[in-house]
Amino acid sequence: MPDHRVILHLDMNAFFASVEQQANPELRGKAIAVVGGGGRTVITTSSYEARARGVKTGMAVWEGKRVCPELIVVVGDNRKYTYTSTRINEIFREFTPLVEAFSVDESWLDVTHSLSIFGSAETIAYRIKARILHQFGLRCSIGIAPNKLLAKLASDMKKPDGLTVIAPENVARILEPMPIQELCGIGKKMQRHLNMMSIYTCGELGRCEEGRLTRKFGIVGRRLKQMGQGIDESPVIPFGEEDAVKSVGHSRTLDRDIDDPAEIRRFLLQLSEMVGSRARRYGVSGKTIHLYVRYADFFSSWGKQTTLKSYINRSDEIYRAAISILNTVALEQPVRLLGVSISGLKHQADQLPLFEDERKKLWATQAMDTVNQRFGDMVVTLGSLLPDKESAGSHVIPPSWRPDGIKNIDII
DNA sequence: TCTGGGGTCCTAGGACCC
DNA sequence: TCTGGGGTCCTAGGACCC
Repeated sequence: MPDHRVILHLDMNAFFASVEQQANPELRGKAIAVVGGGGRTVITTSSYEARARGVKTGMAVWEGKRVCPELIVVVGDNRKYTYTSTRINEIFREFTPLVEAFSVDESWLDVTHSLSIFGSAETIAYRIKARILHQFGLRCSIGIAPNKLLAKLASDMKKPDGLTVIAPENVARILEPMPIQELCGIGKKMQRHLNMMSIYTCGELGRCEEGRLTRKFGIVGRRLKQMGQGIDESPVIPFGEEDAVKSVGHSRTLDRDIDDPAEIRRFLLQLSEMVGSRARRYGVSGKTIHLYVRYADFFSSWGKQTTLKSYINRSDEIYRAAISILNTVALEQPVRLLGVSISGLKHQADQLPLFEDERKKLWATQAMDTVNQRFGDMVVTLGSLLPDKESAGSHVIPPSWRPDGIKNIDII
């Protein structure tokens, strides 16, 4: 038994693009980009062939084609990715029950107690790589380290198809010259702030006097110093033991900017239905409704929220709350993006309402949900909804996605 | 012809209550 | 005359992650 934890972080390489290349042999070896389905979509993932030509995540499609004219654009199909991800996570659990999915294509494994069975962490890593390649034709990068922070750092150090070990005795040497922005949790703004304090490397961050960091960043300062030192005690949290979901939301960039109030309301109704049906599927109700609007100029936006007296999850109730927020605002520009979300969630079994018309609404909702769960979302919708012309695969998979689909919520 | 979508956590200030 | 403090809930906004 080692005197430290042994954590693997596993990162599927160009996951969506690789899955598409496996599904369609004609795409293999070619520059491809996976995109969402909307009219103003960006590149979600691209194959390594495309990356070599300068294609980057987040680029508009036209931009990707400009830098790489032979780029093949594929509309993503989330069912493929979630199916594959679920199967891959099942492989992980053959090696340890302590598997935490960070996103659809990244997981941590705590194999501390598996070493006596399988040998070394490297052995486990190679066996996992071989299984994933054999079963799915996919490659991954794996980092091995004494904690999650360092394992993730390690898996990033060699791509694609990498295997990187950060042994406890090498932590200080590896971190000393490592740029701070390589650490998961230090983004652009934090990097800029730290750089202004003349802190560029993890070595410098780890040596920084804690008071200097806490005076500037508050409680986060303490954590920053630890990160610079490669300290991370956070446990690998296995399936079913995550915190319950805290909010459910949908937003959509419209194909064109709109300022027609009726059109805006129709879109809000559609978003409310998406939010409501998912909340009901999770068996949660919420009392705070958020509305988010981004204007045509892209940079100006606002969000407003309202907290109700009771918990709701019916689509028409969510819609009504969103509209009441909208009515408090005079729109300044045409609208580019609309978002609706619900928070302040609690798990709630359906109770039969007291009044006849409320009972009818509940039954209608349940009948609609049943059909939609069987045949896919938005087959049956409220009367005034626009037809949803976007494919089932057009949505990007949220980071909170779990292989069982739902985070620690009982399905009724 | 620019720039997606789904989340989490943290902070700050005001209202309100005891 | 002078004027509390802690806790909780709420809104708004920012940073970060994939």
